Amino acid sequence: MQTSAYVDAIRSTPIPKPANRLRPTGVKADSLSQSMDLMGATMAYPCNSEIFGEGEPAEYLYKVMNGSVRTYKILRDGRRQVGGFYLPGDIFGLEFADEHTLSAEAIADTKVLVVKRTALNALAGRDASIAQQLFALTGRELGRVQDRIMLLIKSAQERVAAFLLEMAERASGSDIVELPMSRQDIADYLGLSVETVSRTLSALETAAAIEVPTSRRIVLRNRDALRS
Amino acid sequence: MQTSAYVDAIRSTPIPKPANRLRPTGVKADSLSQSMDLMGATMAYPCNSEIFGEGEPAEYLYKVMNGSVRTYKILRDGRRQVGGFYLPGDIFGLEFADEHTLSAEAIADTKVLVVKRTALNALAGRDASIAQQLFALTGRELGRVQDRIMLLIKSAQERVAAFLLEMAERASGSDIVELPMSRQDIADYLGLSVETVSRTLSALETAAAIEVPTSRRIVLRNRDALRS
DNA sequence: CGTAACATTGAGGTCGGTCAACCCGCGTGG
DNA sequence: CCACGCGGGTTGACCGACCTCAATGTTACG
Repeated sequence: MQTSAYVDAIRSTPIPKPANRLRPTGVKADSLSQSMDLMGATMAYPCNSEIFGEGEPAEYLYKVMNGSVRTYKILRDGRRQVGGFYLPGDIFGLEFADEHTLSAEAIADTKVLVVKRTALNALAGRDASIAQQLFALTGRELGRVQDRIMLLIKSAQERVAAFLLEMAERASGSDIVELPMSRQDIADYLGLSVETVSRTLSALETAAAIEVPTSRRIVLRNRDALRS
Repeated sequence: MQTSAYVDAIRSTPIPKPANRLRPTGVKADSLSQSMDLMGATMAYPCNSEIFGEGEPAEYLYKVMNGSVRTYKILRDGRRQVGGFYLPGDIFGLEFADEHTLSAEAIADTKVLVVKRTALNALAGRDASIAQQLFALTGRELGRVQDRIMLLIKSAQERVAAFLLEMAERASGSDIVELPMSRQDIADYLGLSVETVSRTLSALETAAAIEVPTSRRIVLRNRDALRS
């Protein structure tokens, strides 16, 4: 029953690899996302406003309608680690504790769909495919986080290149990437300094792997070069 | 119902393995582990033998009876990233895809309990608390991985210190830590070189934070110093 | 014992962080 | 209209943490 949905979800979780969370998952095309559309209330957040804070009770699940969101955590030493970026269509706020372990802020003016976890829970009790998708979501999150670990042991060039490829995949799949976040955000995501991110982009540009017409727009010129 | 077990399980997930004494879960204490004991076949692996390989179908769930296990992945550039260490009582091999994304090897001569995922699935369909615990397991795994990300952006000293504290927690809680793994394993786990790990341990020793009577045995002398 | 694997220690190089200057686009107000 | 300030981005100079390479110690095991 719902319980076996657990293992089913694990089994049928499509593709452990990064970045296809925008695509239909194979199972009843994204009934979770659709259900959220029906159940949710949409809220607007201006740029740089907080959506939820670390330590607050995690009562809701969120889906980005437009704009972008970053999650982050401030470390004891004052440094900031950003946990991830969420683009339109992405779901965030899924927690394994009753409190949020990260804070979330709008990167730009953003509209977000908000669904009560209790409501979603109730729905999942009736519809196994919802439970499945919650699991799939978790599985993908786990995969993304594991990929990040692989990234963090690599060089600055590799991190930045991988980041660009990831964003290109997620945003459009095309070669033109519109970055919603600042250099500082990227740096805190990749565990680098702003200066290093900037320098690395410049280096990739002179190596003819990318073009940077404006600071927030990147054109991928040579994906193979980026992959290595 | 079972689905709300999802959230319940997540909520009541205690962080590390010393679960039972830390908190009453309200759930049948560790029924998952117990059920595995009943269902599983035990297998012996000599030191350095492979338990499963990256890319192999993930048919089983494993529980360490004695000895220790490391999971790891070989990167394209030849470097090795170890995903985690598993001590007696720990469960590993839980995957969100059909294939293992990591390889697993015995670090020492090791006995492992092996349970077919299909069997576990069937059981979970009948017993909600099993499903709950599978969820909890996933949640803990996610938490551990996220903690690792925070670690990887810190300095070598911080990584090594945090590693020692983690191992002390998991192994016994006492101040004497028996490390089952080599320096190379630790280095690949923390994203450092062997030499840096070694040097850092020496530095911590001269700083009177630890003692290193033999290379595989560490005595924590000053936990507060390690935490900073 | 003797060998090999593991561990430590030393010397030197490199990548990326820090600090600082500068540029650019934008909004505000004189 | 320009002056100014401000935030974000880029670039340069310098420095330190960590890696690499190499030598030396130490432990495990035949």
